[in-house]
Amino acid sequence: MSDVIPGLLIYAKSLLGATIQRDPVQIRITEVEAYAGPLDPASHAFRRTPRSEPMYGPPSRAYCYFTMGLHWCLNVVWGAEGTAAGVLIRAGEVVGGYDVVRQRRGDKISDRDLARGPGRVGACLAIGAADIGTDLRSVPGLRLVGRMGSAPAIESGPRVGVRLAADEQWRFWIAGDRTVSAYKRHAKAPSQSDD
DNA sequence: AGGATGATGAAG
DNA sequence: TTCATCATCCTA
Repeated sequence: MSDVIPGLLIYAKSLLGATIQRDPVQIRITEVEAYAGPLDPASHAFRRTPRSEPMYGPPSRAYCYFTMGLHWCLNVVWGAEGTAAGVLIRAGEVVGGYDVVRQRRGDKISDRDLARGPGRVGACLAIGAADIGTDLRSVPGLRLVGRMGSAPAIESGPRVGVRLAADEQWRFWIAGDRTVSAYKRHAKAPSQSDD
């Protein structure tokens, strides 16, 4: 049962260098985080609720959620139906549709920061409630396109801003990429050597 | 029914 | 470091 975790982590890493796109915007994924559903207290799907229901559905669908009254974030559901695991797209590099992204984000934000952070990824792609449950393999609309070419060098570390399971090294990024977001530990996360 | 709280981002 | 801002979930 707990065999899901190795597979999930491999999948999460495989997403680095892939692109998530909605014509004409294309984002090359540079940073992801894995969430292991009922096995993972940090996952929205730790409990099955109406919000987390899409995570319990089939893989390769979008799980999108609204947070802090402002931001939409995008996950790719992974694993057989009922597994409820997924990968959060945390950051990327805008490689297509630059003008449309600029139109959405204004001119104050730097190129580097355009999709640096999960809320910004959502803003670039205009993610919203309508995208929840979308099949990311279908050609029209929001779409995930696998990486071409060789695998990038990958680094890993703890996930950003989670209070529970704060020490799991389930965040992955492309080594040295400048669009990777900064690490911030949740203020209330128990310290690593806390009893 | 009501309150606490975010898988955040931007400003100061 | 503070705060905007609100859907969701927990508690009662």
